Amino acid sequence: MNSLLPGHRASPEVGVPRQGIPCRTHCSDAARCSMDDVVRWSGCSAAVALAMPQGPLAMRHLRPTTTLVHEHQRLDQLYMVSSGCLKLFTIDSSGFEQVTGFAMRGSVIGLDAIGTGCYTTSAVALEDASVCLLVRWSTPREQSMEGAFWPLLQFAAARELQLRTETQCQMAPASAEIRVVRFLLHFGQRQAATGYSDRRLRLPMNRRDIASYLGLAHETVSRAFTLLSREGLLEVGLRDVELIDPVSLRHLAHSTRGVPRSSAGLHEEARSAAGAVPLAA
Amino acid sequence: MNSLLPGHRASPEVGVPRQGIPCRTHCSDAARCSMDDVVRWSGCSAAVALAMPQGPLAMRHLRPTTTLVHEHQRLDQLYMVSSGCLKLFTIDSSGFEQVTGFAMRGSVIGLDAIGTGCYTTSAVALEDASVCLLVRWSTPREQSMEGAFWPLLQFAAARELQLRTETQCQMAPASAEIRVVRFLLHFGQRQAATGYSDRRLRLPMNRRDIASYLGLAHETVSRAFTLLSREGLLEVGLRDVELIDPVSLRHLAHSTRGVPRSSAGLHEEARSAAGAVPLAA
DNA sequence: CGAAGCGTTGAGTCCGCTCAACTAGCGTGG
DNA sequence: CCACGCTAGTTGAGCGGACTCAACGCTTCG
Repeated sequence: MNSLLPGHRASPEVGVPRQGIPCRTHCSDAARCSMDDVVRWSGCSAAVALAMPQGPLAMRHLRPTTTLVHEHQRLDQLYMVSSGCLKLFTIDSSGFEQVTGFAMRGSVIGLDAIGTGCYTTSAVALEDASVCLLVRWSTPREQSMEGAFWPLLQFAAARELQLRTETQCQMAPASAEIRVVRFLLHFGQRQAATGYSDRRLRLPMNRRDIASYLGLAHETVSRAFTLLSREGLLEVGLRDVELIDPVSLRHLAHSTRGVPRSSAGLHEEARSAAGAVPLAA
Repeated sequence: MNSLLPGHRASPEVGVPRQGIPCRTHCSDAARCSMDDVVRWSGCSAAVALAMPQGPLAMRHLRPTTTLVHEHQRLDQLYMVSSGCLKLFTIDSSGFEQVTGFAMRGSVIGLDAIGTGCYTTSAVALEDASVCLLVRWSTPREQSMEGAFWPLLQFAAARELQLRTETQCQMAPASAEIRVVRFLLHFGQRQAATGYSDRRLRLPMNRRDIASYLGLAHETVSRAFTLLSREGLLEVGLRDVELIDPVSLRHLAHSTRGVPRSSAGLHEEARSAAGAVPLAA
């Protein structure tokens, strides 16, 4: 049951990575990255790349469990993830960790710190990862130089805000299985955006991280996995998940809260708008 | 029990506002706003105001239930709220409304649309409100003119991201009463930032909106209100809440999930950091 | 080998949702 | 004028799902 899925692209790397192994196969294509890469990964229009300073960016490679930035630390750099996956989290006043997201290729780390000047979330690598140094923020005199970065940063911030809204919408009112399904589908989309399969997922985080992110107990996440596996919708390994029946999964992810019995709680205008405009999957 | 709190600043306006009444007392100080106001409300440093175009900004007044922007609508304007409160929400695929936030003075509406070019949340006024038109986004040729706005927008986006992180942290793993308490404290802070009392809150949204925002049933929110009222921590009116015992409330908001029994789930480094740096209340 | 962490599974409890009924305020229209 | 409908808010009864606690297998690491 827990056997690794054969043919998975990342299968030779499955399992807890060792600190000693230098780099992983899928890191090789991100050993260096240019400004064009950054703009492309961000999803921004290529036009903004023209105004940006060219040349390769400084890179930083991260071993698993390496902390890139600390919560409450002074903002000095903005990073963009070029490979691997990082866990974003905060420590609440009672000492517990709350996972707030997972950063993958194209995610900018440090955007939330622009306001206060301090990072508000810690970022730690879940696997071998590499980030490129987008902007050095320490010296105010360079702020003029950064002018070309504004569109890119603003775009990244907008995308991040959109992601948060989506997260907020999908997590608040759903059962545990549905949250897990949505998480998997969404994570598959993001993984697909970096060139991997969107059906054979490699989960670099453990169950506890998923549970914290979804606001569930880790036992509940585990139970949801086995339940969905028994239903024939998933095939679950320790660090791999294959989406056996994506159609049913998507249907499950959309059908929540039972059926809307009446129009209570619906805005007529909003409802008509929702009916007219096809929702992005 | 449901009597209005005497002496509340907004008490003469309590109840469902009528469409016919022209403007409310607390709107008068925001009939017009300058770029200095905008920069100040945003919390940005005053230095950026110097580079901005001066002169009064175009304003738009909103009656209750007026929709400022529609989800999926083409981005054409960025607004900043100058008075009143707007509800931000999306309609999910099953037609239900999910409240994603409440915009008050200083909130920029439309930031999340910069990426895709379409608003991702609808914004509707919960009371008489006024917004100023920050940037017209429709014509790309003006993008150069908007250069001075970048720092302001980036700052606002960062603050919004921070707010979302906070929301995400505080909502995921807590009981209903604690969520309500946190919501009230946070809302009081934001209300205090606009010049009102942080102990006598006026809630422009109804219970259902709060419930949707917190991911609860509206009956549960109602029960939490009465419970906290019976405990002597709150005094609850229909649209008013007075925080009788802020100290206990804050204590309640912080003490969640019981006590951390062991160091399970704790990062030592992060824990020490959390211990060293005083958390923002 | 023992210790520690991850993942899974089971048993029991409790919190929050669902459904329902009731009150109060407001607007409409006979 | 009052009846009526609608919405918001509150309260109760019952149930189900998720958490808590516990135990166990497995792997990794010192």
